[in-house]
Amino acid sequence: MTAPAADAPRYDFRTAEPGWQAEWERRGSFHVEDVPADGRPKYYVLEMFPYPSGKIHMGHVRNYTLGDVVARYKRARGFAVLHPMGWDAFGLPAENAARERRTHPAQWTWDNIAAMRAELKRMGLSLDWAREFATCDPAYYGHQQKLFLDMLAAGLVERRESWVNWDPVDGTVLANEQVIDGRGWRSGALVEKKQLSQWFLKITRFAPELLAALDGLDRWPERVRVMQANWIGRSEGARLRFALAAPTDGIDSVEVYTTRPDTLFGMSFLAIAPEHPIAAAVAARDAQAGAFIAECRRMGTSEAVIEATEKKGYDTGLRVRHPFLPDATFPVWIANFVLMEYGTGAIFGCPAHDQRDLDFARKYGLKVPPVVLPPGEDPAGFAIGATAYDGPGVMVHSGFLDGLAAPEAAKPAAIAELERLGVGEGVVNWRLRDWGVSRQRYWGCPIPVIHCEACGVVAVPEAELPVVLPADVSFDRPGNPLDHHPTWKHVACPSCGRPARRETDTFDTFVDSSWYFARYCSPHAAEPVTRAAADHWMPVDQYIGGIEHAILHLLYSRFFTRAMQATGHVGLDEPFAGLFTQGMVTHESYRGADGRWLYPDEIDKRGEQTAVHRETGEPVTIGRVEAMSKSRRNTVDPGAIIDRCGADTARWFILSDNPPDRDMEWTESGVVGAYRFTQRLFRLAETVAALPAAGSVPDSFSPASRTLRRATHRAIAAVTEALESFAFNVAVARVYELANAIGDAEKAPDTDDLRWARREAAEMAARLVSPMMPHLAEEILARLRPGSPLAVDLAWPDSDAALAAAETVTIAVQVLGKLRGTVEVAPGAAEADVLAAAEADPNVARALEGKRVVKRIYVPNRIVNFVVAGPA
RNA sequence: GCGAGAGUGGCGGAACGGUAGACGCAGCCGACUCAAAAUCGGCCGGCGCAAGCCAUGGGGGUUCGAAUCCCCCCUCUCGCACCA
Repeated sequence: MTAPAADAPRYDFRTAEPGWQAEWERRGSFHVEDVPADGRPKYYVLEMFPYPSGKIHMGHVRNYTLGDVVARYKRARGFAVLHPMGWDAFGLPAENAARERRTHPAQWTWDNIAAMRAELKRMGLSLDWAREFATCDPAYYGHQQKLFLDMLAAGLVERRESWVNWDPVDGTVLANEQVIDGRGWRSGALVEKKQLSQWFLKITRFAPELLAALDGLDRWPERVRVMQANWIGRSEGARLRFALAAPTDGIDSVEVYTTRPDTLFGMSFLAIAPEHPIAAAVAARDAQAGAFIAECRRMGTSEAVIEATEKKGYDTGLRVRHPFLPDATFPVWIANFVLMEYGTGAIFGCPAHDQRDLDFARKYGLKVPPVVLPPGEDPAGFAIGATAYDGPGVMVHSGFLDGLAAPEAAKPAAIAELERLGVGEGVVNWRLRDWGVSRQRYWGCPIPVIHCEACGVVAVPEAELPVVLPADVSFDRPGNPLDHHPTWKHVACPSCGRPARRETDTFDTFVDSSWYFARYCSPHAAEPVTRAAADHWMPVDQYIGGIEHAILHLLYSRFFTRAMQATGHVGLDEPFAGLFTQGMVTHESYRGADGRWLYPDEIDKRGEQTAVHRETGEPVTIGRVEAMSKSRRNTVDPGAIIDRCGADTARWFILSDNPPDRDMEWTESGVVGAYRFTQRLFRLAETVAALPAAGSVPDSFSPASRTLRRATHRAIAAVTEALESFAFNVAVARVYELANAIGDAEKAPDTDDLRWARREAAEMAARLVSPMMPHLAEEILARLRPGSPLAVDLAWPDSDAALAAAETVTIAVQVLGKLRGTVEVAPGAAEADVLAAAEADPNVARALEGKRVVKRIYVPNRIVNFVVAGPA
């Protein structure tokens, strides 16, 4: 794009934007107290804080623009708005940079923060920068260590030997939630299974209320609540014990969890997870079993996904007795599709009514006895083919269950019988697992415990917090530098004083982001949160961020808030009253003649469909519109856009393009259009400002003036409504309409009353755009009303309903629901008059000719509909 | 497979059950200009000379009236998924 021409009088954003930013800062316009004394109601606006990668990207621009519109609008509506910003500053990229570039993670991180802060400030966001913090600062993470110790004391933390997901590339453990399709969510490496001693936060203790409280989050997107409910995964079933026909290695029974105890008579086999203790016992004397288990472990969780249908098993030779059929026994298999982490790590296989069990049974030639008869099926002829039947039906071949409806009547009956026999009981099971937070990394918050040979695990005394990361570390070898450090981990046991060892694991960085929103309430406090500040500001009234955090971050934060409530740090359980999830920013992708990806600024577009390389002139293939990513080089640098067009243009385009919860496409023409509008609005206002100043309110207004005032007051009402409902693209459209009306008024004869109306319109236009284009709004207002308060300090304007009301309304006239004409009438005109006018319309009259009107529908100020029948 | 959401001009999208396509982008015509940019004016769903007809993924239904409500189907997006 060419630089804007320099002649015509123009809005000079290059001067105006930094100027207003400095003025807001000088006035402390966006500062609020931890515990405010003024009586304004509070409103807490928060956007998900960024990872300091070094540069802001368009996703940030969209996120922070959306939040800023809300913050500025609420502020104008009289709220004291808390709108903070900080840095999610721990994490692996800093260590990767250290290894690759020989910089220190701290240096790299703080440099990135400085660069990104400068970029964010250029956006003109209404942030209280006095509240800024970074999670890698001991002043932050020391308090996190305190929260952990309090949770430890409250029994919300546990150290456990457990199977973990090991990411061999990152050299670290991943939470189950961080394994995506069997690969590490960050490195993409195939995840292996490994046993380690780990710290766990007991999120499962809150599973019931984390699920139940979702109902109360009525300002959250429905789909996020559904995703969380599925993740928590409550199921009702039974736990029961199968006795081994012949006890082995001191084990005499296998415990199974099932959601379908009603299908127990359809049992064909029992299957256990490869990690199950019985599997280990069998493997100890059966090399083949051991080989099969090893194969499963190598496959990890990933192979199962790659070969979704490939179910494999190994017959242990063991057999179990059926609880309801004392004479029958069933084989025990080790199966690769049974998960040790879910339920009890063992299932009973009912192939007729479970597809996975059926696939397994068919592969190994096991029996498939049906026990649930689908409605309308003949009991004699019913058999299972390639598809298991998991629908409702009537129990058959099931002893005491025969004739009962499955599952609703049969399930409780089966559970009652299990309980009567003392071999099982009804239970509620959860999919959610405890949150493993240990990471074998340097650049994270140290876990504040000490391991002593004599005393075991000892908490670091509070007086010694924070446990600070050592600065002198080397990244010459793989693994955790804290572990390699010559002195750091060697300490005296706080309990007995003998030599002991510091925990060298650090926290999952999701811990850092699970309470930062609370810290913002009192970011400089000597305790994690000042109760009075948190009581005042929490919960976050409007949280805004990407849908990619729908489960992990939001669920952890909900858990952490409950844990902080349990330990007395806050007085509430839900951190985010309102949640808005924005869509991604996308862009066309381009490939050169050699097939390599090209950045948008390396090409020149020639029309919609064609483009050439800017330097070589070679043809460029225009690819799909996709999420901006470095690998596809379809990114646009926000800094460059702000340099060229200004922050207001970038903000305006982002808001105008489409509804904010959908993916938006970043286009050059869209940016240019937005830039043009900043100039147009400025010019319209300048024209008004150049007119002689208007005096007091005129006694009467001409039709042209009334038309303009109507547009003004309708715009106020419409923009207000749109902003309230996150319909920012609609708010933008209403501003365009007002601008068009102001432009129309320039053509009308210049009268005193019209000048007054034009000033009113231009001033309101500036105030209506001020949440969206705050710099331009200030600039216009300062020119229209020198010496007036800043736009940022003005209350949101009210629409005068009388002025907004129409002088005439257009009523659509339908005959049998088809539009045949329109009539202009006064608002609230009498029904008889309107109907008469409608029938008088020539077009309508023609449509009614020769017909009998059987009904006349009249909706005041809206529509008339004549229902006619046959000839008169 | 389960769950959620979405299908409207060339594009992004508007639309309390009441004139479908607001507003913008792109495009076309014109004015201004030596010329261009910028700006301003006009046109802009399809068919039709017109009257009008057809149009909100497809098919039914409710209603005086349906993009909107109900049922069935198709497509797409997102999430979840050996979860027993």
